[in-house]
Amino acid sequence: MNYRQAKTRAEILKAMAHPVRVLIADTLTRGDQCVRELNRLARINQSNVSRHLAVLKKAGIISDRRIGMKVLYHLETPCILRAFDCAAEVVQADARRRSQYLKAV
Amino acid sequence: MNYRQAKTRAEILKAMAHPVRVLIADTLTRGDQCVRELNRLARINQSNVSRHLAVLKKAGIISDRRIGMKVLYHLETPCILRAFDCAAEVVQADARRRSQYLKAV
DNA sequence: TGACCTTATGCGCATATGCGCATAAGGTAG
DNA sequence: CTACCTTATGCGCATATGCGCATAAGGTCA
Repeated sequence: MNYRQAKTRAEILKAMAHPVRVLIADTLTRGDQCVRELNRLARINQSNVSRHLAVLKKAGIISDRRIGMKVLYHLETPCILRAFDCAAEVVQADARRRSQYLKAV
Repeated sequence: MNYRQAKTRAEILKAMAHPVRVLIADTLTRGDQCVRELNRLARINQSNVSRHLAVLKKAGIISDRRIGMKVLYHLETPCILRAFDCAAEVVQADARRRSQYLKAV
């Protein structure tokens, strides 16, 4: 893998590497949502939600469309969930190692 | 998913969200390596490589062991690769959409 | 038209990240 | 011991990120 490819991949990962954006992506797996609803669900400042959505959109992870005065956001690449699962796996594997270490000591 | 979980997952993703760390992880899939070798392969400042390795280690993605005066780094959770594949998928899906859009116009 | 709802963004600020340099720390070999 | 190799880290600096506030921009409805 060359630096160029690594950079591209890192940018996608970076776009997801924020708790609010993880929450948003997870919510969108259960259906499209508008900003207001996401902001209500996550109890996060509206401008903040809007900005995080912009980051995900720029990365090509989500798309948007206008319906009346609302803007609906849609998850384009659910494979994101696999990345989440991997993250969970890392955490678990780490916990397992730690407990083994404790047993050994 | 609650904020706590989202934060944990985001931290793992963040640990991988850097071109140098992507390169390092990719290299480690082909076998353990010491810092010097990684620094040579990627042509990146030694102190910088060392710091990136520390980030990956802290996240539980890699582990290290000392052999003589070298420190060998080992990839603990290859599922990371799936996350990389996902990143590549996002890029491709995005490119596909763009070309469809161009056709439509 | 005006009142109202939803979403995006400019601004300023605080904090986090990434980097190279120099150097400390850990280890080997003669 | 000294000379040397490898790795980690303190420091200072530049840039990036994240946030809330206020407000602009886009749209609905009476």
